Amino acid sequence: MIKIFIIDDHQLIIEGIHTLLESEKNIEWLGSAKTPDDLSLFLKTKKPDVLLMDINLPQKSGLDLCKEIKLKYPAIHIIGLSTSNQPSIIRKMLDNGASGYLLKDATKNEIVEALHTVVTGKTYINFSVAQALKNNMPSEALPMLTRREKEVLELISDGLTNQDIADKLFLDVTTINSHRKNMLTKYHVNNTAALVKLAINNNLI
Amino acid sequence: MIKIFIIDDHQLIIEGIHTLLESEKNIEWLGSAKTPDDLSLFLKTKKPDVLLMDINLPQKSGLDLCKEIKLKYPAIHIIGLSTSNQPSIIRKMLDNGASGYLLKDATKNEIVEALHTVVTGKTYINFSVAQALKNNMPSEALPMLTRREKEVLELISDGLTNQDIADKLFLDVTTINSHRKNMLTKYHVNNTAALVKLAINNNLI
DNA sequence: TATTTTCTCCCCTTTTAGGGGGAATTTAAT
DNA sequence: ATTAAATTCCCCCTAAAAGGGGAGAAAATA
Repeated sequence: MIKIFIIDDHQLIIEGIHTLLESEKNIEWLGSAKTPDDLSLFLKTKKPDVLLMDINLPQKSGLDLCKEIKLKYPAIHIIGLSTSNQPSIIRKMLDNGASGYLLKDATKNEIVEALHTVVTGKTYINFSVAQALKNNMPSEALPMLTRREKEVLELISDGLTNQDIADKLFLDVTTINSHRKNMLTKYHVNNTAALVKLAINNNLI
Repeated sequence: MIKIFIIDDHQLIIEGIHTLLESEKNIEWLGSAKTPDDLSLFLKTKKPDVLLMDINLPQKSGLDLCKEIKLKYPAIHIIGLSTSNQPSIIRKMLDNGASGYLLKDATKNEIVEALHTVVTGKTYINFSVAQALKNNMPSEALPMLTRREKEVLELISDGLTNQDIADKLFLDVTTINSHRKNMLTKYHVNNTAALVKLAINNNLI
């Protein structure tokens, strides 16, 4: 009996997967959570074998959450769920301890297969994810924003100047300018307008 | 018996909703499509009462698809499905003939209720969608970009400077600057970063 | 522990954008 | 035909960003 739990902010996905797996033998539905807090609360009392985790949670990055959970409960196998197949994120997710990755275009059979695979300690990624990873080994992968860079970029995209941001974060204006310049360099764009567009279109902010 | 059909590129959503509604009386599952072409093919032979439509299809905008379907088959009631509640898109969807709108955080009960509502000719939007629409009435009053402004703004968001754009469009650099400043004024933002963000988030470019 | 990344702050100069006006000509709409 | 809107170009000036460096401290990672 594989005990599974799911965290996803979309009720429809939760109920969908629930009913989808209801008919499956050897799979026990422990429940679901819509927020990281609900998940933490649940894990205090019960431990699933597999945790299905949407990585696009509004409250917290799935990457961070995955790392946290694996740190506290290494025995839990985590499978990432996502609509978009961004190779850089998938890689980070696996680096952070995830045992598998499923796109939401996965079929019921793929999910069941994934569940059975990861409980044996193996890693499962479905075909389209594997494709995405192959087609994107080193090159096209966008670098990640650091925590501070993301914070700064969000304020930039809100229209704040370097000085405004410096005041807000209690930092020197030269520091903000450094972050801005670093971001321009690492994404190979030559001004903030292009940076904001790139960041939004790639869900970096 | 309400005959329903669904178009969504995510297999998981399709199967989820399918199993979710399987137990429901008075609802007949006609099938599903993952592309607009598949949908068109299906509609040649059978007509559902309600069409659940993911508006974030990779091949075609849900907005356009909705308009097309309603033009060809006015009797079909369309319910938009989406993860994000962007008021501007929801409004356009309803303008294009959709009878309802559901976020993917909807519960099973909300879906069933929506189905029963739209077949009577009424419009159904769930609570969180309604909230989003309410909190965003003034945003509908967002001024439109003129043809030239849109052209300029797209080049701005690609990282071009005023001079670059002037060269590209065979205009004086002061002209580009005028357009830029006009846009900043009409959208009440104080720099291009904020302008680009606003434009992308409201599908102006 | 050792090493790398991130974060912080500093110098400098040039380029670009932003803020304040104004005004003529084309294009669309009433 | 008369508005109204859009497009084009011009002046002034200041503030801000971009581009080129460098460097020490803190934090994360191996």
